[in-house]
Amino acid sequence: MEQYRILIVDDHPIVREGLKLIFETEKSIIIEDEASNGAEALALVLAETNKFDLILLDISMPVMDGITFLEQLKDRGISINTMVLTTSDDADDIQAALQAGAKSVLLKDAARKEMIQTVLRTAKGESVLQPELQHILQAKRKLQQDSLLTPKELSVLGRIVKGSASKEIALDMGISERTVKAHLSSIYQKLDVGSRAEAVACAIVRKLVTY
Amino acid sequence: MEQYRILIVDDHPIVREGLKLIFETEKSIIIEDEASNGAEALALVLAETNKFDLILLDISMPVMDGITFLEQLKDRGISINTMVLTTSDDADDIQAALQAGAKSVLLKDAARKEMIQTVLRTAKGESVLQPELQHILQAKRKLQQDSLLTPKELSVLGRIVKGSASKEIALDMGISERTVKAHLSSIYQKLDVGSRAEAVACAIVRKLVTY
DNA sequence: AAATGGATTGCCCAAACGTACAATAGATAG
DNA sequence: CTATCTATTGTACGTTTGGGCAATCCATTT
Repeated sequence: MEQYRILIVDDHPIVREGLKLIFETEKSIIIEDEASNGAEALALVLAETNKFDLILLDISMPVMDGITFLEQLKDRGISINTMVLTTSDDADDIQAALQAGAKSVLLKDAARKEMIQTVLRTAKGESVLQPELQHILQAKRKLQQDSLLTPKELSVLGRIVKGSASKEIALDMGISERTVKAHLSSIYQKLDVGSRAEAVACAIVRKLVTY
Repeated sequence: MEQYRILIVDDHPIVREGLKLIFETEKSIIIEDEASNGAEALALVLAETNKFDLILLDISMPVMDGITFLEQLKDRGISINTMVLTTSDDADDIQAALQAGAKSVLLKDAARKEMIQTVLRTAKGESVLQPELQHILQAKRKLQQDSLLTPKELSVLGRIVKGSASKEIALDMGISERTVKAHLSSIYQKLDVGSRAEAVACAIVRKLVTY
């Protein structure tokens, strides 16, 4: 029987212990090593590139988070199957993980059996994504498309959130005040609002702007 | 040696397993039972009120979250030592937990030793709060005091966030438009902003309004 | 080449906004 | 009791906002 060597990366000792316990029964899974953040994990991987068949990692961690770790792997051209374990069903997190190169994403509250299944399939190179998470991603894409703002509109919106007046924004962006207002009207229509105040609330809640 | 019977409440199997493993070495701690959400836990507690010396629970859980569970206990006049385990160091969560009656609060990334210590001390009736968390709470109180808005001002601010005009707010609240503007001026001064748009951004980021 | 559609801009205007000056009434402090 | 402070409101004024109408320019389509 084939065996898969796994690296566990999570800052919570509880989670690491729990994962070990869960995989104890599965003889084809070997917890080869563990790390408490992305930096430690990167050091382990760099020390011996072919040591692991799968990296099981958390997203939020001190020092270096999971997304940054995945990006580092990509930047260095290291190709290892990676599976992200996350608590949140936040579409942004999931999308960021996949974008950064995660093969699979699994919610931490998944059942023992599903977790083992996903680990094995991902270790073999398969990409696994819970139907639940797929729906969340779809919903997000839909939401974003419905309210898709052009780069200029986003730029204007960002300045609105910071409290700039139309005239200031015009000067800032090198366009006329009337054009700023035109962009604003378009933004209002797309976000289904009728004033700067509402637009700001909408922008922050929908995370259309970085704050 | 005295022994403490503990109820573990967490929706993640991993965490439950991890906790079991951690407390395995400590013979004075007995994992008497476990539940995957507040509702299950409540049923267990109601079935036999004096079964547990300590309830170790997570905040975010499906069906019934930790805060609601604590409030239920309080409403029913049930007094059991409770210890909240949380991932987030969000001041709101911590405050809500303590407000709802949690004896102790501990971050999930605490070391094994600290976790055992905290469990034992809380089971004895002591209240434990990490210095780290105390600082977070202090910082929050300070922030809130610095920008303390009166009830009427908060009411106005809430309507501003929803996009209401001054005239509408005046009608809504049964005061004159001029008074609304006076409140607004005061809000601007306290939040150090100069327009509705900025005020909305500030209010949402500082969580001065429920959205 | 002609047409269609989007982006940009100007002019204009009513409404809303933010604020200064000031008056009134109620509460609190001395 | 008097004085001070706070909350409320009125009048007024300049600025900003949101949007209607229309001209211009540029790119894509036909």
